[in-house]
Amino acid sequence: MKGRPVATGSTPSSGTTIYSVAERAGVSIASVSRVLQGSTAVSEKTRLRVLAAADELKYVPLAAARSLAVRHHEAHGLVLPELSGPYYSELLMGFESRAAELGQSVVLMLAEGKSDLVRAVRNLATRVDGLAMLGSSAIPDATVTAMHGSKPVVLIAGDARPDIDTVTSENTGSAEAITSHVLGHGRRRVLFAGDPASGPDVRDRYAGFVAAHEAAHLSAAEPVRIALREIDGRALADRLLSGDLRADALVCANDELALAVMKRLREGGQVVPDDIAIVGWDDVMTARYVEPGLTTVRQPVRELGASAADRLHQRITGAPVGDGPQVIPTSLVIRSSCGCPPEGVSR
Amino acid sequence: MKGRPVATGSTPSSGTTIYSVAERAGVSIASVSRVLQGSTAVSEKTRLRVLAAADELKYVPLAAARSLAVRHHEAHGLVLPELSGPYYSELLMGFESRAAELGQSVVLMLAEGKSDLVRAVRNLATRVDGLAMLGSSAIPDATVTAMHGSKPVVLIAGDARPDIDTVTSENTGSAEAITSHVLGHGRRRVLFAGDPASGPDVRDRYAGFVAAHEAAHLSAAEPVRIALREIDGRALADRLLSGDLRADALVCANDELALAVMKRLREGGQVVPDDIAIVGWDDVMTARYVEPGLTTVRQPVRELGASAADRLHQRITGAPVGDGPQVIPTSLVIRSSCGCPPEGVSR
DNA sequence: CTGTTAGCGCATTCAA
DNA sequence: TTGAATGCGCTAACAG
Repeated sequence: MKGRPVATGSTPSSGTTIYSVAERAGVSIASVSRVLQGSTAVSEKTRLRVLAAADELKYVPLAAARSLAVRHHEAHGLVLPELSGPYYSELLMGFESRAAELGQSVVLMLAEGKSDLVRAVRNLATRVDGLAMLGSSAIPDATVTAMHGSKPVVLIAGDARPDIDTVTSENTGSAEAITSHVLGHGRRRVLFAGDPASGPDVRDRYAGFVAAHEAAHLSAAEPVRIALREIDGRALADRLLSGDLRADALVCANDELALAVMKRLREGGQVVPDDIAIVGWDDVMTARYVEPGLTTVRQPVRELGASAADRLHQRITGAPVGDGPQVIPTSLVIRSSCGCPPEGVSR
Repeated sequence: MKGRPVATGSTPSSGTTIYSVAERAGVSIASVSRVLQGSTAVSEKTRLRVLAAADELKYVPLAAARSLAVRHHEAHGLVLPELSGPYYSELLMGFESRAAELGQSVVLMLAEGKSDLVRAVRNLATRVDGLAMLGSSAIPDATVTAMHGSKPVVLIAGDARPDIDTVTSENTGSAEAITSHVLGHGRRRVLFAGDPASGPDVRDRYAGFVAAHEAAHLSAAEPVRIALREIDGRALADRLLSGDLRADALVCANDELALAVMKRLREGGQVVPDDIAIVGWDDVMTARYVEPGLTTVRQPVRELGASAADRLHQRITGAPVGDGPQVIPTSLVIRSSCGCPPEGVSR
């Protein structure tokens, strides 16, 4: 026989269980559960009594106990490489916001610094109903595959795989557009900065870069394979300055890189865009503060995050889910680093 | 009598319980639990059998079940206002990183958009062992107080309260230093932009602003009470431009504001720092890209987050904890927006 | 409409 | 050293 826990009237607000409120309301725990779940009909009288008791005791069901009983967690897992720059933050905000609307908690995990990612993710999986992961070299496919099958998984900005849900923002088309724009300014020695192997995003952007050249019957240069951080940008600028690399335009895989290159180049006496045009990707805050304003591609990152949460929830609940990979459109933000005349209102 | 769950050999990797591995290893669930917890001594033989079985089945204990049994969650809760700008992201990275080192998951909640924050936080509390919250107007004291007593709580960048653990970065002293620096350039009509009522951070910075004036036997102006976003900065610049407000120096409560003001002012024909000096707070990326470089205060935000996680864990585990509020030092970053000559190397 | 009861999966005491 | 049994707090049948 199950011993009913002692009703500890001493503990302030914690330690109050369903038994406490049941006792306080003079009903069974089943009734308490009922009114709180709103499942079965309950007499208005007991309903009120329970509500009052629960309120006075500030009762909130223990998540773990509830999870164990209902066999799900009401939580979404999110795995991101890290959080520097506005991209991941925006993504996270969109994700958290939508998850909250859906009544789901979000437990976050950053890949950075984890020696055994697969183990960590597997552990995370034991406390959530599904996982959203960002596709990148920091979160290899193996990790995704390892989880797939045991819990719903949605891949953000990753490779479209027939077996896995994917939400991503448009890359190739925008990359082709921005590259064509640069080409339209008459630039002919244009370089792509970024490593296509670092992740699907960069790879697809380079693909667009190539496509734009093909459309113009030009041959695209090999990518300058570097990481997307400030330090890499400075190094690249130095190569340009020293003549080791030659170009009249630079399509960077993200703004951080573009900004760093631009700054160093100007310090080195080059003038942008006259000597060399530079464009980026992301439309970070700095992009509109620098001189000249950075031409770039804006992604609705927040929406991306929200979509991921949505999709994940659909998979978890078994709701009917849309077809193939979901891709969110991006938009070109033309400022003057590409060679266009400065706008009066740069915003 | 308790019915042993059927061993579902069908389900790929999920659905494997302690019963599965027990059966596979030919031992009782107690033994399985023992070797996995490393609690009691177990014969090397069964130990190996269990480990093998667990490995083959990729068994990971269900968090909820474990939590219920051990009566804690192995998870830290973190409540932040939102995530825009580098500040919160850095904080979050520091927090997550340290929490992970301590073997704790982190469940994140953003205050932004939550209509009933107290309810949301209370709910969050049911799935974590303790909460770290950022002190700000978005997360009022009432919220903190509501949780205090039921679970360990640490306040980040909040008011030092004798009853609550607090970790914060130094504000008043740095504010006094940067203000004195500006005063040292001979500026006499210096304004403080930011609302001291918006949170302890801004309040303390304004206090430092006042202190610097007092030290120089000057009287400090009332704060210009505005929010810290770009749009507010533009509005402030317009007031300066129109002559509605008059100043030869501006101490802004954060960089976003300072940057926005500076940009607008320059568009309006003013020259910084000649006509007006401007300094900020945070040292965001843009601060070193603009012309002139923004003089500001750098905070070790990441460390702040890590400290919060540490402190929280100490409280949860009942470890001996250091004395009063923990404050982390900041540093002045002098560039040229304050009136100092531009450095050759602005980094 | 309401109370009783059987698990959810795991850690842990108690015997053996 | 091991297995059987109990209970963590809660939901969901199942009887009344």
